Amino acid sequence: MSAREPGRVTIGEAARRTGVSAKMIRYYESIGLLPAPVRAESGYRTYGPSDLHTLRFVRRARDLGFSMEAIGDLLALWRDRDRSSAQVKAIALDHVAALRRRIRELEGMAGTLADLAESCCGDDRPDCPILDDLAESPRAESPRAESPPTESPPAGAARAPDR
Amino acid sequence: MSAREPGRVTIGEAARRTGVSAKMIRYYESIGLLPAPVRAESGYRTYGPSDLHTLRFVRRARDLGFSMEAIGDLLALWRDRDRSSAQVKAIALDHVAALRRRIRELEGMAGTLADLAESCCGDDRPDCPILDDLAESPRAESPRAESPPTESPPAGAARAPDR
DNA sequence: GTGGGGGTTCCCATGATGGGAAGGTCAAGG
DNA sequence: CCTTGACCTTCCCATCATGGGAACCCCCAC
Repeated sequence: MSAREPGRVTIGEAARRTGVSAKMIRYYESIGLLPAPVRAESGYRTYGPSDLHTLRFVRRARDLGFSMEAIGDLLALWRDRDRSSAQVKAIALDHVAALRRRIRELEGMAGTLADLAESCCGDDRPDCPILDDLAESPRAESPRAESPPTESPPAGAARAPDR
Repeated sequence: MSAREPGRVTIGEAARRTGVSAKMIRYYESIGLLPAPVRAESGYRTYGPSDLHTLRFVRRARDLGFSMEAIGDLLALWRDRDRSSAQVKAIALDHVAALRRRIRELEGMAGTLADLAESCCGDDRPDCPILDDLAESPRAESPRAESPPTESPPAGAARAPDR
């Protein structure tokens, strides 16, 4: 524990106290999310109480799944005493919507797959509805007539905005 | 439409017919997920019906959220006529479990955030419970106050192997 | 003064995907 | 026959947030 200035700690100590790794603290600084901290004569970064507070803010926002970009916006609003809570709320609600969209996607996958797994007896025999489904070219939610896997007309590939 | 061999198509055509981009087809080949295809004299990759079938298999598996690693396993089982359906089912159920874990995480985030947003009036004034929560250092596990209708502690987002 | 722990910078890797440059190939049309 | 444009090839770079590790410097206690 160096940092002879009162109340200032090194990056490792800041990491320990905020739950943000030293690597990440440097990274956040490098992308401009956090301001460059005061350096000791040695060149060591030193963090004061308000820096630690900011780091905890970032940590909590990450835990809520915000992107770095959104966190940057939130930090700016946090620091801006003239902000309107409407701006903050908008960011939060956008994120809630994004989370719920993602949840619905994942639920679709889990549901389909759970159904398939349920219809698979899971024994020593090779017959497996799961593989059968994966091998069925015409990807569709509802069972559709299938044609032999030997080339059929284009049939337009449905672009799923996945991943 | 080159590929003078009967029924063999170029990578672009394969991409169009399977919904897997040419880039991704090459990438899958490079990581060993797919075998190197027959090359025309020109050096062009050429894909036959069974290759297209495999590509559709991969595409469908991706749509279900399987990792490349899992897809490799599924492909191997698909090709192995001595497989047991239990193996396939195990992979599928593992993935369902992972999806559901992730869904729960996201729901935790969305729930917390939706609550916060609800308690934020979202007007011109700067006071904002959302920012207050983010700035609150002692990250309480379940500040999901309001009234506890029927919900038990949703186990907030601790260190989530997220994103 | 020495050892160990911790700081510094820089590079690399992840997973799955896209973008783009530089150059070879193919088919069609003048 | 030659041009043109679409398409293929390989190779490199970027994403997003994170970790690993090397090479080197610094600080403190013994």
